[in-house]
Amino acid sequence: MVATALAVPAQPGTDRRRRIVHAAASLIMAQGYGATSMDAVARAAGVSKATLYAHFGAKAQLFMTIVAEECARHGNGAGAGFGVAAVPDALDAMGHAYLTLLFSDNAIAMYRVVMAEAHRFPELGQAFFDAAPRRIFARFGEWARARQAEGALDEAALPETMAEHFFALLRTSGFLRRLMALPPAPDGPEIDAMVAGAVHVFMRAYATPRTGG
Amino acid sequence: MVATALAVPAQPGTDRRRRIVHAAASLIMAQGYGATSMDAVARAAGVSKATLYAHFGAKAQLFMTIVAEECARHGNGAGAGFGVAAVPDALDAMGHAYLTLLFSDNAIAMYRVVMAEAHRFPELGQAFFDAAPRRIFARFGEWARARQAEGALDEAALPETMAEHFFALLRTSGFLRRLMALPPAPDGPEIDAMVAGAVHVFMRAYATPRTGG
DNA sequence: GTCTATAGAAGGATAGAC
DNA sequence: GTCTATCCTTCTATAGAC
Repeated sequence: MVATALAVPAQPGTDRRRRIVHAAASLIMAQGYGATSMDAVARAAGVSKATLYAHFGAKAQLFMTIVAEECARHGNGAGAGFGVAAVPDALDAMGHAYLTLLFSDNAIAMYRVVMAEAHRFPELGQAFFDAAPRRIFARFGEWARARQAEGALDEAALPETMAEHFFALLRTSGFLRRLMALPPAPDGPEIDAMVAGAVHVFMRAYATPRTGG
Repeated sequence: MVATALAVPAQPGTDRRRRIVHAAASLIMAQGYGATSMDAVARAAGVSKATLYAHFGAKAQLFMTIVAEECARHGNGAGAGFGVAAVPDALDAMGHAYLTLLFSDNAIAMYRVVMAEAHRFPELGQAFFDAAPRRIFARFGEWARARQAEGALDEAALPETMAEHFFALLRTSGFLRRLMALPPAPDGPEIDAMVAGAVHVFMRAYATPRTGG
């Protein structure tokens, strides 16, 4: 997934560090934190255990690093659909972007791991929530506020509430099923239907007669 | 929580078995499956480890027993609000029942544990999903179908879709925050607001002019 | 059925050489 | 910075006495 080759060799340790993080991320997202041994990480990264500890000091610190890096990647993927003009089209684009991200193997694995370890690493849940869902909700809230100013969305509603409801409508039981590892994972047509349903309900609840689309 | 005293003493081993299950459930829901040792379970239950293995054979089997018993308890708490006549009042009652259950410490702990271990115990996720969310959705679907027949809910919509949307609207980010152990846990007034918002959106999407309330 | 004691394996972390 | 080899702890599961 992540490129390990660089034009410039840089510090020899930098490449090793990346290999460690990548290997540890794969293992922890696949097996969970507790089930992943530092032995296994060292083996998968092709380094010795002592090197692991030279870089990260402890298993918990390596774990926190991984979550922080994944959070940064997910937070960046939150910006699709905001340029579309018509309200239903924009909702459709944002819904697809959100569900595609949310149902990805990486995102589901992150949710699972963070939920499982949140109370053993208290700052972890907050960091993940602020980096991923909260950022997406905030951007939607700004978008909704602008549409309210145009008269396209009900001005009596709070943008934050509309954001909550839109994304909640997308997290149907398909999200629960995915978190519980129940097959089948939602495919393209099913995601289309989920998005269409959410947009339909949202429009009925919050669109005005002047709404475009 | 669970009564341990019975009028009839029954077999002496039955009481020990209950003590074991109760102790193991508390520990596993508090710390997770991997972090709970059989030593700790034995200590908390006041029995020896050998007794544990005499009853359950292996840690995994004890775990499956606990999940099955919790599922049964949660499935039974799914029937509130169906007797109320007016549609918005019924939705309000069902919403409160659902969120009160969903935000309880036991339910959150169960979601967390099942999600964390679902891919190591494949039948676990299915059992939990069928016993808890699926049963609740099905009952709501029946209720919605009856209201459609009365002309109180849009007959163009599928009852299953309405169930998905109603409960999804209740699982706002408060549910995510709770799963990630982020304080504060939603209190009474906040739950009232969540339910009111969900009912409002649902009514706008699916109510007909003939809807009572 | 229940206990004490222990086997056997695995994991996190470190010492010391290079 | 990196490796090999190892210590110490903790875990699951069992053997054998009562």
